[in-house]
Amino acid sequence: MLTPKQYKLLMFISKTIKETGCCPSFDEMKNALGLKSKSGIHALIDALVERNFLRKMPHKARALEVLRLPKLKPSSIIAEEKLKEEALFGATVEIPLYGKIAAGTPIEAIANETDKLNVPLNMIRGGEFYALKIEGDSMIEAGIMDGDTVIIKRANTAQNGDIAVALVDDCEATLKKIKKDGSDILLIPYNKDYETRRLPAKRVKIQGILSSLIRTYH
Amino acid sequence: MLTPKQYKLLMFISKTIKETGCCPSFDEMKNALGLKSKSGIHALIDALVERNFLRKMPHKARALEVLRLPKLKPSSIIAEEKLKEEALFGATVEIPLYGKIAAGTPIEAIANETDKLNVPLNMIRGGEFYALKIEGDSMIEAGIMDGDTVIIKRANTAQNGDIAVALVDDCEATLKKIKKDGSDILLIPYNKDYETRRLPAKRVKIQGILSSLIRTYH
DNA sequence: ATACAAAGAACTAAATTAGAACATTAGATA
DNA sequence: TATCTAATGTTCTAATTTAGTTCTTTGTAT
Repeated sequence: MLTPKQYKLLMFISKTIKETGCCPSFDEMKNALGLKSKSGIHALIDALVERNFLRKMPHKARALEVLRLPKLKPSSIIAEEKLKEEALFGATVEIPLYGKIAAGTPIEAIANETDKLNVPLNMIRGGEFYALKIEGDSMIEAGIMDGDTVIIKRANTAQNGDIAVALVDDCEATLKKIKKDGSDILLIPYNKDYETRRLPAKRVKIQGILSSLIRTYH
Repeated sequence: MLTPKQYKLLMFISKTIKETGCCPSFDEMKNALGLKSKSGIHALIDALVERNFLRKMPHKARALEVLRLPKLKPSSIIAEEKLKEEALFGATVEIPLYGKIAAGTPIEAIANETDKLNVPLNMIRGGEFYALKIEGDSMIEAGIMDGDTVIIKRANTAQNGDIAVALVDDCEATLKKIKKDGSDILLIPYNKDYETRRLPAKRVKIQGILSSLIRTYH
């Protein structure tokens, strides 16, 4: 079969012919492979001719013909197999654990992939998920305690009543019950000691919906 | 029939070509089989050529072609794959989900294996575990809500302050904070509306300690 | 001991890259 | 038709990297 360079060149030739109807010149191939001299292209083409992937007419310009291509497994199938393999693992799936929420920094800013959390696959079906550590007690009456790990489904919008991660003024992330009120959004804590905040919708970005919760004792 | 090594190598070559379009080099094959020297690869390839599974262009780089694949796997390969599969599943472990707790029946009595719960291995290390559904709100101030799933580590005794599954009079199972007081045991709810129960130790059997909690929204 | 798989080293060959010179072709021009 | 020219393909040399081959040694199991 082929060396990586040979493969790359063959694919470039095939693709160019398909797209433009015209065979690329040696210089174009040279540039496509990032080379500074076209003598190498000649060698590669000879190798491809020898292996019966190309036919050429000597001394004719742009006169290459692709005889065959290596039969690749369709990338969709490769992806599927990879998924299946993961599904085996996958009884659990790794999701990013972005750190603590309730004060300070927006989630994207913390998104430097601190930790990973393994969660059962069935907890995170149908969407993109991430995890956060809860800090503080503003949701304590919803059974969300300081130190709990919550699993958040990434989303840009929330329904009334959802508990969601809200980013205020692009700088403060918080987990609260969401309620829309006209052009305002209410961020409702689950703790009598805290007050509901009313903010213009434009100052609030939803970053995800509370999907599940994991707590570990001891 | 091929030897396990030959089979593995042939499959690796075939897979690589199908996925990348390029033939692997001796070094890559060496690594794929976990060998430290590529001289062995040479022998394996010769054997595969001799058996008409491969064709090669001598002294050419990455110039192998798969002619056919064996219909039968060596049995040692089959055994190996089975082991691997089991190990992968093992990332999660199934534990029994015994049903609801807070009222009524002792856990052993319900132990007719209703459901199974998949949990990540790391949540249940070092012991025997089972899961329960929480019914009622007697632990609500501990963040344990109606409908939550708790994972219990099987145990016969509890430390003061542990939240544990207690079986009273061999008939009523409940999840409460445990405190020993002389020959009595206190079952302390986390809800002001409920009262602490004081029972002689002999009427209470500990069935496990709260280990973690999982809650799913929506 | 014998056989064999694996490791390691030494050696050879091929692939890749670059640079420059040279050859061929197809069209344009005189 | 002959010539010129621009575009393109071909060769050669040479250095470097990568890859294949072969042989010797080592360890292990029969």
